[in-house]
Amino acid sequence: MLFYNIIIRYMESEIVEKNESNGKREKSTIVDVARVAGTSVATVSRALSGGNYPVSMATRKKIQLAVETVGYTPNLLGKMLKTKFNPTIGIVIPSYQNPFYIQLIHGISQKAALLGYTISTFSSQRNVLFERNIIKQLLQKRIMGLMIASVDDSPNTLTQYISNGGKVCVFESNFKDLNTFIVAKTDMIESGRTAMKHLISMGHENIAIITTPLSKQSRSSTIKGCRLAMAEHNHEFTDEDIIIAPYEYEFEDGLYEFEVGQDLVKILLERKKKYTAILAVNDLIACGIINELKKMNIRVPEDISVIGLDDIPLSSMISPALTTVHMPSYNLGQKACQLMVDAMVNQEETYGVALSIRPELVIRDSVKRLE
Amino acid sequence: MLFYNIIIRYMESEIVEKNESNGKREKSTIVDVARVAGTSVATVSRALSGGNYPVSMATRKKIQLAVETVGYTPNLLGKMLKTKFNPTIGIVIPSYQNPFYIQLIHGISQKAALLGYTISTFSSQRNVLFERNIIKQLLQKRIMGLMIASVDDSPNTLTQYISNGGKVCVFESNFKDLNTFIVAKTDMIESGRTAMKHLISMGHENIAIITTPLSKQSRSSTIKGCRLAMAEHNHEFTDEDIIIAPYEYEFEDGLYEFEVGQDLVKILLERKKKYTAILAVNDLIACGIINELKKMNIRVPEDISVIGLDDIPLSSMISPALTTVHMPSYNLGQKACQLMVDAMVNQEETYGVALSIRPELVIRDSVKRLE
DNA sequence: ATGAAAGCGCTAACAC
DNA sequence: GTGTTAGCGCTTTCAT
Repeated sequence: MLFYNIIIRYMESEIVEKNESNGKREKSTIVDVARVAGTSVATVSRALSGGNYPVSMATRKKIQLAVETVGYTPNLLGKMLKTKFNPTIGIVIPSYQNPFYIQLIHGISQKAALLGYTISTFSSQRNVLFERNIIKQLLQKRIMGLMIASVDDSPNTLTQYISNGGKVCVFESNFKDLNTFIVAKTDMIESGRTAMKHLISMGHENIAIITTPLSKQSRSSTIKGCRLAMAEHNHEFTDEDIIIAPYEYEFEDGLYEFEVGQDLVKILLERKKKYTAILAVNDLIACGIINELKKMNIRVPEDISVIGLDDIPLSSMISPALTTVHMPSYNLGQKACQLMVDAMVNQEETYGVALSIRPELVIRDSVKRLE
Repeated sequence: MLFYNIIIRYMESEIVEKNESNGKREKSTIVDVARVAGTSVATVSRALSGGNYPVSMATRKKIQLAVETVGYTPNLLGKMLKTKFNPTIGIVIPSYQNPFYIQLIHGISQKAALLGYTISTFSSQRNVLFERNIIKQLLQKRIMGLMIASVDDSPNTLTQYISNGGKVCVFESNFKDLNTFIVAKTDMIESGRTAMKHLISMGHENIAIITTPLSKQSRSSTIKGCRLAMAEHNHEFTDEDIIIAPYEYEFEDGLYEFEVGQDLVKILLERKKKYTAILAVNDLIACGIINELKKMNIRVPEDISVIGLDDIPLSSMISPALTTVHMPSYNLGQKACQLMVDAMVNQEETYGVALSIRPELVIRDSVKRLE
């Protein structure tokens, strides 16, 4: 009898005409469901998405059936407009080429899925204007959670985002971090120090650093860490020992840093001072260095040792496999995402939450112990 | 006098209370702008987002000023709900680890930006359930354009998406492509053939193929192309010459295929038949092969030649630099995006639009000419 | 446990 | 050129 009723209702409903009439099929709405189920829209809403508002089992069943017969897909746009809540997190990274960010996204996405949030990722392609535009778009879509590795020199866009009610988590930035951000960074000072200490512990004293420009905060932190390690061991270390690339640029193919390594190691070898080890501020540079040394028939690590920073997949693929410092980006992403969601639900202001992840040394084959 | 008027209006408006009152700042809406500008909401809408509907210059100015004083940010949710149009394209790829997809995204995003569309990318992590869930989410957000490299064995989710009014462009799939999709693929048969022909033209006859399982359509197409080339030159080629990995798996770090190369080349060398060249179905496998050969002190290309397929950045970083076949994924992304947007604006059904991009041989140092 | 109705912010007839 | 108004699909008081 109940079943009969439903059949009747189904036949009565306009669903057929609705889906086949004027070419442009209309998607069915909560109203259609209500009509077919023979309830009010309010009840449908409560049954379908209301938290634990009481709806009788009988009506729940009817509604479920109605949903299927009319082929209902909820329209999140309506819901968001009404509730003023958008459970999605925008992620902005400078480039998809960098494995560090990829791992980061991976960590975030795992956690977000667990918490019922959706992520939406964008690449600024290291373009400040693009970055600002992406953030504007997020704001317009009322995506109020933003996790970003910023290439902007000014925090203005972000503070504006926050003053519009958004929450932001910063992974990387060139500006001074404000205490309205969640700051989640790997400890670059510590990672530079770790790498340097390893070289020292392997008996090296004459160490050169090869780096891209120090304009980025993370770069200078790394160098600071290196200096620290040298000082701790009373080894001499001057600006002379740092070779800095003259320019910064992002190739589409992500080869820029590799080439920096290739170019700068040549310059290094022409110096009068003889080094036994090279520290590269990231793995891609280190790989470029090793590649170039090979071409020159200089053996790694027999003739010279090389250590990197990052631990990208490539590092274990080359030979000799690169000794480096692992950045736990996956972990960082997970933890940061949790903080983000917390901030989004308890709408209170976030004051200088900081998350710092310690790097780990991974020993492979590119550093030799000196006698 | 005009200026004075505006000041007055500004002071009269509730904007101040609105932004400072009950903690939760209310975002200003088109209504606020209209009030401050002293016009109707319709006019504001027309001035701000209406195409070329006539609005006098004077009111335009007033509105612009009002926008700034109230700090108005349009709410796209409202707009989309009303217009039933969401100018964003969802992109779903199996993994962020694969440079091919990254380039593809890059191409899409460039074109999309040009056309005023936003892209939103997701990784299915080669998980069918994730993939389906992402598509469901897109539907709920009324994102009616989807560009996907699918890992699903069934096209059901996609056809359902289409029957809900969505447009889909398929880059890769294991199912038979329906003529309701835009199909944009690189010509895998041609690429396999190109690689093989190069080896043949360099004097090789005894060629082995190393590959991951052939379950994926693209893989078997590649092999088909290889066979074709051998047949064209009347060279013998049997299933014996193909070494297939026993399993398929995606590591988080994207190292799976590299390891396949390492493992399978060992098996290859134990065979009685002696090969002068190896064709790897992708570059990552080829890099693994070269890496392993080096460990065994077998020289590439002097002792054995290796050719890959894809042209990923890594290929030019290793030594010897890998000879391979370039997949114009950036290009493919651009063209496909254009087709996608076309499909989204002219809402007519898309019937079997197909886009096939021809690969190009890239000669580097891993193939030797045989005397 | 259910329903009626008032909007969320926006656009698009339809009037003038 | 401008204004009025009726929704888009949904949630959520406030009744009952």
